[in-house]
Amino acid sequence: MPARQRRKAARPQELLDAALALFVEKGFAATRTEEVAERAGVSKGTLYLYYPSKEDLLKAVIAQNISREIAESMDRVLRFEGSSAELLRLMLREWWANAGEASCGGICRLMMSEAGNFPELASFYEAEVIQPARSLWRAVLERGMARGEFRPMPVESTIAALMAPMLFLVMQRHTATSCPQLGSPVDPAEVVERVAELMLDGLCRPAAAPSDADRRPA
Amino acid sequence: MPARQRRKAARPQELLDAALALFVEKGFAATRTEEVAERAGVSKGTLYLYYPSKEDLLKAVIAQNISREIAESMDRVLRFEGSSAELLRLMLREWWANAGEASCGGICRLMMSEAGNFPELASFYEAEVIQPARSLWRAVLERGMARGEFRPMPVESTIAALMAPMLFLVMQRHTATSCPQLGSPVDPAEVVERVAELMLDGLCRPAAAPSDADRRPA
Amino acid sequence: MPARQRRKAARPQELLDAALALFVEKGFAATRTEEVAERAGVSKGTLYLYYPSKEDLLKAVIAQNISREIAESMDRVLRFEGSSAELLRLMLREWWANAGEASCGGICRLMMSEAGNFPELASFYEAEVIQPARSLWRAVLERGMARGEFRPMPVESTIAALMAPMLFLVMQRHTATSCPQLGSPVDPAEVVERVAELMLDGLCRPAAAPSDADRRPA
Amino acid sequence: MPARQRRKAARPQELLDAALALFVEKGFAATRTEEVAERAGVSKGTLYLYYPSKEDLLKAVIAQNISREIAESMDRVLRFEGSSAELLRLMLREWWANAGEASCGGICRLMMSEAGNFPELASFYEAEVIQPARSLWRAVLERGMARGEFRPMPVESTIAALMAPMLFLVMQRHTATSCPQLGSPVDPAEVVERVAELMLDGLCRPAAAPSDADRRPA
DNA sequence: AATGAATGAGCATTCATTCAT
DNA sequence: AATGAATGAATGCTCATTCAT
Repeated sequence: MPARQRRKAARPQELLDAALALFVEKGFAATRTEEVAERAGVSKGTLYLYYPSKEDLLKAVIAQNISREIAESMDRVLRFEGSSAELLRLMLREWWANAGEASCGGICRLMMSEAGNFPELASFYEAEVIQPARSLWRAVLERGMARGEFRPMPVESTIAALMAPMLFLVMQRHTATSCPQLGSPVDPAEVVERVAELMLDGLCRPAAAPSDADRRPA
Repeated sequence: MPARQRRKAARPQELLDAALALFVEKGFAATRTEEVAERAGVSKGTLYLYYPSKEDLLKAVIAQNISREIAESMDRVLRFEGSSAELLRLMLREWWANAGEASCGGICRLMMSEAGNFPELASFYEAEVIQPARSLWRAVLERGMARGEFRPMPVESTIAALMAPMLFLVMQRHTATSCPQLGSPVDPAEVVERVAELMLDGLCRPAAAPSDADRRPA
Repeated sequence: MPARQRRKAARPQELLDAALALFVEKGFAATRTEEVAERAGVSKGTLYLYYPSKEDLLKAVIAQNISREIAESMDRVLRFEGSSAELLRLMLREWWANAGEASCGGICRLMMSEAGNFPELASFYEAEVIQPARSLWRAVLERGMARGEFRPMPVESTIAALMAPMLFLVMQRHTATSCPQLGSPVDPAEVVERVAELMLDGLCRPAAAPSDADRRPA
Repeated sequence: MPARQRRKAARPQELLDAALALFVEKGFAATRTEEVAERAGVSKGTLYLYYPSKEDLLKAVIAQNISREIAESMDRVLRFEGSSAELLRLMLREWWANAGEASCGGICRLMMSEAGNFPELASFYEAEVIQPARSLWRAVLERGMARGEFRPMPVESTIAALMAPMLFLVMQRHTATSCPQLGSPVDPAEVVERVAELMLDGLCRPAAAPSDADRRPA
């Protein structure tokens, strides 16, 4: 494969990466297409060869990063074999490690900001990301209840209660990149642990005696 | 007082209200100053009679809707006399009722989106909103520990764990206005209750036996 | 006459003075009507009570300062009784002292800059200022020739040769007010003397011998 | 070289020409950037591809038309070999032919009008135009004195006395383009000759007979 | 007569998008 | 495929002018 071909094949991805970074850093409106092209090492015109408009570029950015990171990283979780408390703790950590560390936080923030202007995108996001994520959490909670590890609970509101802090942390992390003042004063990974700890207390059966064993495993 | 004067006195507020609504609905960049003026029932020029630039308008919007709502609505909480668990539950509800129902969610979203482009604004927000809010939560947690109601805990990360879901819900609520797809499938008020329930389990001392009393007040 | 009346009577002049100062200092386009009003101690609206537009204000400014200063100050000159050389030297000094020291330089600059945009004004200026001034110089030159003091000469081009440096100095002086860099490095009054000296040499008959009398009057 | 490239290479000059013509004709403030672009045969946006702002455009206009014309056209003069009187007469004619016929008059008028609003520009002009021009005249006067052709004289004020009429004529010429009323009633070239004639009488040693020695004692 | 709040046409500037090369 | 010069619609902001009080 000649170099030219290799370059060409890589172009769309390079453009998406550049766009993701800039959209997340400066917001959609404040990012100029020329900047995106420049960062991807091509000219302005080339960008339009691959994506017909700035809005379409945003759609592609979201579409790609959505399916890839979230769904895939969560998949592993389902093959888990330990206690449901452990599983849930793992999920929270995974979420942070994958969604948080990578671009997903920026995507969330983008969606939060731009969804109103791109309803079509919002629907896509809802179907491709929100729904799958909710299903995943639902599976975990139901597994916990089925195995008698979790108390009976209102599932949907619990899902929301679990996702909310994680989504916020993940957004905050990416805001902090371009605006340190708004970052968390404590390490977000610690906050994730704290959320897990607090939530699990409420989720788990009081357990005969001091079930703290699985609540705070060394 | 002549009608002219009455109009003039009301103008700044009318403009702020219009700006708040539009900034929150469409984002800062996507809102045209002319729209703001139109919505306030004045002409483009009049807007500039009161606020020297679009950015200053944003600052004024934030300054007004922030310090007021948060600080004041939280104030009530401090005079509370019941158990710390009840106090915390009250705070969560208050936050939702005040910050959530009103404009604050939109402001949060705005800050999340625009902070990177307006560092000065971000600092202002951090000092005027984030810090006070954190102090308030800190006071509650310390009250709970001092009275032996809450277990010892890492305070700062707990604050973050409590604020995160609330901030997300509040942002989500306002996103949902312009984009129903991204709204919560369950009533956010219920999610607040669920967060309270789950968190309190983790915060409170196991309590002799059935501490369920304050966990699920009829 | 009540105070109110007195104020009212003085208004037009106060406005003209303020306008002259600002037009001359900043140029016509760069001067805002509000500034003029403010400087005159009235409100913006009041200005329009007296002058229907900014352009009309400029016309009034020019019209007033034109007739007043130039014509009148030159008038004195005609009653002069000494030698024509002395008369011409006096005229140059008068011009500088009156036109130069006062506002006339600014008016010249204004006309030079704005004439193209206000042809009507230019005609007025030509008729009211340029023509009379030229007539005055013509009278002096002809007096000098008639009395045998000046050599025969092409009158019109001599007039232009005399007026040109004076007009430039007078404009320069007013430019220097707002822009010291463009001022003359030597005292303009000295330059006027030097112009007089040089020109008179060319104007006067070689005069057998003692023409020095009127060239350097004690 | 492809046509596109040829166009691009020519653009800056085309834009400067258009800007010069319009600024000179209508003044800086009264000229719209769109007009400049239109006159250069491009769109509004293209102008900003080459010059980042209207003010920068003005700077470029001045920078280009100034140093070039003045310095270069005057250069020829220095290689002159005849009498100093002839040299001075030549300079005056050159000035008129070059500075006068070309754009310089308009630039002078522009500077006179706008200098106050662009101090930085004024300094540039002073250093690049005024100073060099003065140096040139100084060189001529000193040559004349050194060769015994000119009488001893106060050099600086003489320079000013020589430049003043020339600058005025040159400005007037360009005013006349857009406003014939203010033009000179006699051909400016004739006025230049007359200025030369008058001034030279004052500059040159009386030569032949009449003992001027006592007329201007050192 | 005087005010100053309100207006809106006008203009500099930006930037997504196009297209000749 | 790739470029980057060119475009022009869009928008923030200004300021001469109006008019209700």
